[in-house]
Formats: sequence, C-alpha cells, structure tokens
Amino acid sequence: MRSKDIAKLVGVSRSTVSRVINNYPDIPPATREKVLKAIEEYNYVPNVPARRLAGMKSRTLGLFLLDIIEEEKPHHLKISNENLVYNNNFFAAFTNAFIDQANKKDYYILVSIIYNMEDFKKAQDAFYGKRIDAGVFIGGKTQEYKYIFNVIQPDYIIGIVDFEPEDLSRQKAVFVNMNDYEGAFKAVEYLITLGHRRIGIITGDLSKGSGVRRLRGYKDVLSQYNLEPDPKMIVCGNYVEESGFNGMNQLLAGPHRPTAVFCCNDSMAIGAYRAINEAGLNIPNDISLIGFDNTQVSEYLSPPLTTVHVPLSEIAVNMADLLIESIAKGKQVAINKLVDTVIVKRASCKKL
Amino acid sequence: MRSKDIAKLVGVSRSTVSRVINNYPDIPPATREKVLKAIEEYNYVPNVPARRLAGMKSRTLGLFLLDIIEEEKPHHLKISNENLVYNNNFFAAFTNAFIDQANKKDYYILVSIIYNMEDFKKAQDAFYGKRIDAGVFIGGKTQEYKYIFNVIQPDYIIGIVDFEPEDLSRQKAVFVNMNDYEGAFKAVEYLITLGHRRIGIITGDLSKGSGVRRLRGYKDVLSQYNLEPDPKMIVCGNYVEESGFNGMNQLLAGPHRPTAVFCCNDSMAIGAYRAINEAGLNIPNDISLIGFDNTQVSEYLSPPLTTVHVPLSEIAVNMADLLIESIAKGKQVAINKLVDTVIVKRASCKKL
DNA sequence: CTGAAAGCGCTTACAG
DNA sequence: CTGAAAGCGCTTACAG
Repeated sequence: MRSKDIAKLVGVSRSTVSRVINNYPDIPPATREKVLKAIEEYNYVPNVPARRLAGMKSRTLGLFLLDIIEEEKPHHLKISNENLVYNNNFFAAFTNAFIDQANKKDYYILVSIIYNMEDFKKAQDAFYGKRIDAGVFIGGKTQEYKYIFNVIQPDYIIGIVDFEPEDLSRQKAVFVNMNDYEGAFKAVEYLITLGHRRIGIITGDLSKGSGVRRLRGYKDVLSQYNLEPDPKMIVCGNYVEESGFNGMNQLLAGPHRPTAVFCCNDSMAIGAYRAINEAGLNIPNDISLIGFDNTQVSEYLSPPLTTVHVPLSEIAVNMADLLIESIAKGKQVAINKLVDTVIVKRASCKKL
Repeated sequence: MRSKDIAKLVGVSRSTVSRVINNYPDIPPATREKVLKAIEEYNYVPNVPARRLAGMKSRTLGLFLLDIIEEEKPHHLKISNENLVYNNNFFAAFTNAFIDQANKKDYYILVSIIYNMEDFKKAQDAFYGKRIDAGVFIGGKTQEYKYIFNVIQPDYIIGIVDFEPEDLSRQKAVFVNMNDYEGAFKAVEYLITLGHRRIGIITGDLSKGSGVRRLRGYKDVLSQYNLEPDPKMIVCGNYVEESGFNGMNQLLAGPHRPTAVFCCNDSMAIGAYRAINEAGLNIPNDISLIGFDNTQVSEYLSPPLTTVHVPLSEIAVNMADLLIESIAKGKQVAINKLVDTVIVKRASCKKL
C-alpha cells in the first residue's frame, strides 16, 4: 500500500494524500475525511525512509549507552552477559523515562551500547547515515565524552549526561547533569547533623565528572563545618561493588576508624556492607553508611540503605524535551541543566 | 557528502562507489582501495533511508516491551516514573543481551514501550512504515500476544517471548520460551528433596503463559512424588511484590501452614519475606522459600534467596539470531525454542 | 569491469 | 484548492 494506491482509491492525486497526512490547511473537510478513511481502512502507513529522503525528519532519537572498560576486553566478550551495563539500575531508570517521554512526543528510540572507543563508529553511522535526528550519550568518562566532539560533527544535535562543559560556546550540546555536588554535600551534612565527626568517603570513579563532583561536595562540607580533613579517610573507588569492599576494608584497617562513611554510589555501599559484616561489625551501631543513586537494591539491604536519590527520570525527560526542541528549531540548543537530588533516610545511619 | 561526491573525488561513477560499498566482486583492487580511502577520509556514511528506498534492508530490529495494566491508567500517567517496566531486571537482562547480539551482527535496535492496546499502533507503524526489518515482543499476557497477529500482517517477521503457540503452522513467528515448567518442577522437587512435604505456592500471573506453566510444574511434581495436593496451599499472585506479601499472609493464616513455599518470581518472594518477618517468623528456620528469575536483588536479601535462574541472555541471543536468520532468508522462521533454567542454591531453604 | 538511467515512495514548490 | 513534476540519495538491471 503506497500513497499512490490510496490516491487512486479515493480519486485524488498523491499530492492531496500527502497534504492530508501532513495536515496542510485548505483541504476541504470532505476530501480530508475520504482520504483519512481510506488510510484507516487499509492500515496505510507512509514509508518512513521515503519521507526522510524527501526532506522530512525521521523522528528517531539515538540513545548511546557507554560501557567502556579500558583495561580489559570489552564486556561482551566475557562469558556472562548478565552483569552488563543494562542490569545497572542507574541506566535502566534513565532509559525507561527517556523512551517514554520520546514516545509521547511521537519519537522512536534507537539504542546502542558502546563498549570501546571503536564502537563510537556505531553512533557516528547512526548520525551520518540519517537514522536519527539527534542522540544522547550516557555513562561515559570525561575523556570519552570529549572524544564525541571529534567523532560527531557539530551540525548534528547531541546531548550528554554527566559531563560539565568547559565552555558552552565551544562545546555545544544539551548537557543535563544531576547535582552531584549538592547531593554529596547534603549526604555528608546529614551525617554531621547526626553527630558524626570522623567521616570517611569511598569515592566514585574520578575519571567521571560525577566522581570528582561528589568528592568535592564531601570536602567542602567538612571544611564548612570546620572538621579537619584526614587523607586517611579518603579512599578511591570506581563505582563497582568490589571497590566498595576493598575501600571499606582499608578504612576499617586504620587505628582510628570512621564512625560513618559516605559511599559515592549504592553498588560500592553493597561491597562496604559485606566488608563490615565480615569484620564482625554492625551497621549502623558500629558504623553508619550512606550511599548515592537510590537503586532498587538499596531498599532491600539489611539494614535498608540511606542514600541520595537521583531523579533520573527527570533528567531523562529534560533531555528528551531539549533534544526535540533542538530538532524543531533546526539548531543545537546549548544548555547546561542541573537537576537536584534528595536524601532518602533509611536505617543505615545512626545518631551518635 | 553523498556517493556522487565520493565518485567525483575518486573519478569513477556512483555505480562503482555503490559496488565497492556493497562488496561486489569484480572490482579491481586499485579502484576499490581508492574509493575506500575517500570514504574513510571524508567519513562518508551512505544515507540509510535512501538505501532502504532502493530496496535494501534497514538493518534495524524492533524491540517492543509490553507493560499493559488493564485495570488502571497506563503506567506512564502515574506520578512516578521510577517503577516502570524497565526497572524490572527481568526486562533489563533481556534487553541488554538482545541489543548486544544484534549490534554484533551489525543491526540497530528500535525500542518502544507498549502501555495499552492502543499503543500497539506504535509497533504497527514501525513495521508498516519500514523502520524495522523484524521485531520482538516481550512481557505480554497470552491475550495481548494473540492480538499481535491481528495487528501485524503475517508478511512481517516477528518474535515473541513467553507465548506458546497453539499451532505453529498458523501462528508463524519465532517463539523463544524459557522452560518454566521444568524450572518449577525442579524448584519444588528440590524442596521435596530437602524433606518438605507441605509445600505452598504463590502463583504468577495466570494470564501469562509462564504463570500457567509454573503452576503446572508445581502440580505435576507433587503428584509424581505422591504428595496429595491441598488447594489451601495454592494462592494466586500476579508477579508483583504486593501479591507475594498478601499471598504469604494467606498461607500463614491457615491452621496448618506450609514448611516451604515456591514463589513464582523473585518480586513476590520479596513480598513474602516481608510477610514472614512481620509475622515474627524466620527464614529458613520456620519456613523455606524459593523464588524464580534470579533477579539482581535476590542475592542481597537476607537470607539470600534460593531461586531459579532464567538465562535471559540466552533467550535474547537466540531471538536475535533467529530473527536475523528470518530476514536473511526473506521469510519468517517458525520455531518454538525452549531454554532451560538452573537452580541457584542460597540460604533461604532448609533441610528438614 | 563500468557508466547511464530507471526506480524506490515520498514531499513540495510551481502552475493553474 | 489541486495535479504534474522534480528531486531526495541510493541500488541495480542493462548495455557495452
């Protein structure tokens, strides 16, 4: 079924059929209805590639999930597929809301996972091959994000989550970030409010913007409350459970262990739980713990984890809207939007 | 940059450029290389819609996630986006592996979420508008799946997860199912092996194929071991946490409570944990529990949940391969493929 | 081995 | 208000 067939059926030209489909004014209601009826009856759907070729947009947004592990082989070469990026609730919440919001505005979503620098070719092909009208990148490290500007020409519309542009006039894109700094600040401030003075941190991946900003929040709140920083209280993690386990063991090993620890994400907090349990200590009686992300699991830990909720769906909705706005305007909207976090108080923190 | 530009640059015709791109034989290596070099140098990517229009495939697979709630408003009208289908690890693991496998074979993925019967229009549009070469549906109830055959003409290639066709010669599609029956059978058999005789079940959604098959496995193993079935031991759930909570309360309320319960998925097991804790009982000392799905959370419950692992990535890989095979052959492969489960033993079951 | 040309199914100035 | 026609960027018989 082509527009030509509908035209013949109704007794008008393809031009008229096209005008009805595209809501041109000045079509007499009677004609419009006849055409619409035939379209309905025969389940006619215009050929999208043909429309695209004739100059229309494809109404598709790209979603590129970065899951680049430098030191190792790409994830998908591992034996098990079960622990990939997608199992990470962090992505799932964003992905879901992004698809949803785009669908509402009549856009489709093309998803790809980028496992290594070479895979950026997939994103480039999607843009350059005119599969998508715009695309968003999420999950990358600062260096990886910078690379995007080399791979994707500035005449394509892009969005990035978790990257703070140095110069919005040069790095043009829709940037939507969660307010990591404020979230970390509030998290540690909460521990201080509970009476904690010796507060440790297991940092996130410091090659990601969020890792750096959360650490900065931690440092700043301590200095604001005149608590002297102790380098022994700062251990480096990388957002992975194992690094939380190791980090907590390191914090527990010292002669003067912290009474509370800020884990820069929930996965590391899970590792920290394990370390604390294995050391025969109790949460929150011996040590209080606060996480970041409010992943699904955090609520089911025992005790349930106090954590910083990241409104990923809000980030996703903003991102979809701003990308679609860019497409409508025909030019990249350049903006750096910040979304606030909120603390979810559960049982893993104790008042001293 | 169009093929015409590359042609001019190299000094050949567009036909030749096209032949190089499409790996035609009989191109002299020198010509091939010159063309390839220009393509590389100018980052030329052929216009996908134009290729599609000229008769090639779009190399895109549709992924339709069904999340239809009959009684209520569609999920996305709720205030919070956080608990949608995508947060469900069940989907996430499939989705990830499916994207991954398709990407490996040089296919892109178009995802949409279907919240109500009207949303099937999104899937229809994707097929009829030639956005995709094939598409898979997951997460639906038996009735919803049947509707697909009305909405999508049989000349399009489709796949369905969790639907047992009545007649493969009439309902042509790639069906990949986990072996729910065998999984349930093994789960309950394991409880019997541990010495349990009075075994309850909180069923899944019985409007889904998996719900029916898991219940059947439960019944059959009991009869095979000559344990008389007790209708009081069978309570209906719907795969949602709350129904596990209610179901367990119902099982605990009776005069003669079960020593073990088979929860037909992990979400309901979580609800059951809560009911048991609130009743002041202990898992596994007072009651043993086994789940189904092996979701990420199951491992972090206390005690960690014994459950049936569903190899979703294997299902996804099979589905992607069979869909792509269908596309290559130019006709729907009709097959009903079963994937086996495996029990993951953790601390929630006790030997009597 | 290779170019000129038709054709894929649309949209949209253009002319009336 | 509406039709004929050009053009979007490819691929692929066709002819040589």
